[in-house]
Amino acid sequence: MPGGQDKLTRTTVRTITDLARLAGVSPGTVSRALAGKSLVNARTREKIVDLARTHGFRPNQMASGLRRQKTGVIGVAIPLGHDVRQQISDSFFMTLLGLLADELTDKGYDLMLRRVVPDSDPDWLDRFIGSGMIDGVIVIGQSDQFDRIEDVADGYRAMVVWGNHQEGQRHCVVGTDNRLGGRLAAERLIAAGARRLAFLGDTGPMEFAARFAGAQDIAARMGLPPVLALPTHLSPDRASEEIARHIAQAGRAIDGIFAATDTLAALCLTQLRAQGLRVPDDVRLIGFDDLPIARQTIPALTTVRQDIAAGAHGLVDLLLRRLAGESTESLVLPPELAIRETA
Amino acid sequence: MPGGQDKLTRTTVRTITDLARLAGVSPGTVSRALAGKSLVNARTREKIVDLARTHGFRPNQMASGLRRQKTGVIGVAIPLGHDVRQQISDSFFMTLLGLLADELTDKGYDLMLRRVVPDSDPDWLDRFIGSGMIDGVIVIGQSDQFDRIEDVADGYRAMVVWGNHQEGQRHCVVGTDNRLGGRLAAERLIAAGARRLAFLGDTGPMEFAARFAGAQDIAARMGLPPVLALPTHLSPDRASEEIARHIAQAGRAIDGIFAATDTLAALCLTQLRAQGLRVPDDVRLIGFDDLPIARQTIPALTTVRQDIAAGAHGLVDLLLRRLAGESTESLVLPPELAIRETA
DNA sequence: GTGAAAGCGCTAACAC
DNA sequence: GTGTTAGCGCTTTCAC
Repeated sequence: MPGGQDKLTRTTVRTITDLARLAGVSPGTVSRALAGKSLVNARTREKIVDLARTHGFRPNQMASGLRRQKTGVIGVAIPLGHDVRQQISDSFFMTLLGLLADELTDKGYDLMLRRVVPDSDPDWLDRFIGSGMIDGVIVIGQSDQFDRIEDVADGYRAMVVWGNHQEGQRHCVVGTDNRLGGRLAAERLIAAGARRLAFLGDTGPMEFAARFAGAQDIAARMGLPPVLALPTHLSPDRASEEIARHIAQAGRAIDGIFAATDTLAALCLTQLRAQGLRVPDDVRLIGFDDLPIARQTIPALTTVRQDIAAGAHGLVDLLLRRLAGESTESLVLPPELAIRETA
Repeated sequence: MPGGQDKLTRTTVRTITDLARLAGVSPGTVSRALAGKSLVNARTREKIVDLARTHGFRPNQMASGLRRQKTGVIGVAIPLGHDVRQQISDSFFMTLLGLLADELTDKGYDLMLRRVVPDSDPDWLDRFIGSGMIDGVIVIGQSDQFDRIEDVADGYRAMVVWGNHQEGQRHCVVGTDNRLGGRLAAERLIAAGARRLAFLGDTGPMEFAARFAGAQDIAARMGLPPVLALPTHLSPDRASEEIARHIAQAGRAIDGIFAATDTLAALCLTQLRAQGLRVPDDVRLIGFDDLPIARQTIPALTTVRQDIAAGAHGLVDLLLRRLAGESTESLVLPPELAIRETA
């Protein structure tokens, strides 16, 4: 191979201008050729594309983004309000995140993940949006940030939130009908023979509050005593202790437990067993989410299924529509009972 | 409030230049003031910072990144080689991802997540690196991409990989000593009375292959028959079927099962039970990872613990050092036996 | 301590 | 079809 050519081949080509020089055309043409957009002579294009490949050149997305005023990146924020630690490792959110990554990749977007602690950074949402790094944002879980999200929603359209839907809210939300889910759960517990119901989990977060409220609806309608709230944290270690205490105290006074999540339900199952209560004979138990673990407990967990895949799809679909200028309604997904062995 | 001032207050300030105009200084000064770096008159700085706050201004990170040739973003790639689906929802990787997000946030970096399917995009790593969007990359899991990662490692230093360490490899890796973990597992099974061992899971991925090899080491050393490989997929549904079949076929010919992950072990436990085999009396069982589920099965799962938090910390620490120009050794973490009830 | 000016790498008018 | 030019919003010399 002649020296000159060899040297050319070895030239590092970092910019579109380098490539243009090699191809003997102008940077503009290279840009057009690589973008595959406007008309470029087929031969020229081929030559440029070839050259780009052999040199492993890819256009700098930062520069392109700056110029075009769009980044090709969607931000995904997970606010950790109620229960700072552990929430991000919560299986449900993690599964949703995985599916979101899939959906966004499919649509040609990258995903920028940001875990935020609103208490120590009240400005989290504006900062994320204002960073200039993202074309839109998906917020996973309203946590205790409902109002802050509402505030932002008026001035920023490229946002969709996973969470609970509230009459008249201004931000676009995708989520399960938690209240209905709560009703289904309570109905199932009652159908399985329970009369004195309890709700296991923190009722602070809106989603959980709605699940709790749904259960109360049914208890009231059936003339049963109000559902007892048994608050816990979300982190497995603390929750286990708290559940043990709850069962020790309230144990025989209740015969049906609606756990806010499957994770909590699984923990609860272990504790019930440890304290000699049989499930479902002494106590009926129902979870929420229908995570893989629900099939793996013994006895297998009856639960209220959320369609996570549909949720992820909906979040991305709505966001892209909003980016395209459409205005969109919120999407409320129906929960579904998955009846197994615990209720 | 006088009209003029009102108008000023309402002016949208999107750029540093807008802000400069308001403050009556030059863009350069605003930049300096906001960056908090070089010397700016305290009064001027205060005024600028105030103005920025009241107008909710934040500098555009794309522009800043372009100019400074660094983005403040670390890419996290999850290659899905062996078993395309489900791997991203694999609890272990997800937990690691959550912890990585924490660590990176702490260090002031953002995290860009990319799920890649090497089979359909052989160029995934170069593309990610060459995108200009990230300052460095963390690869979670070598999958079947060991060689490709090796190829890249020579020319790109800002990369750290979670995975298995191989003598003489060129890329910087953080991971558990899987072979040692395999040895611990086999030793434990044998100590619990097993003599005919099996390894449950795909032995294709390097991590798993090393675990398997570790178990073989011990079987050989103890003069036992070779460890039987019972391949499965990672997705719970397929795995369950496959496990059921394995047990039906090999069931009584083996008395100790080393599962490649806790998830598989939990599934296995269910199937063993379904087929009337008692654990640990008929069959001893040991998992790998020590995920939360290991404590929740009945009986609770004996397993080999990986220190995920240390892993996440190590990955970020090493990557930042490499970014700073240091050259770093790989980090091999010791696994630890968590003895519970299944072996 | 601050302003002016150049330019990061790319794209999109606008010429020709 | 292709080249030229003018920025996208920011940082950073270099003057003063």
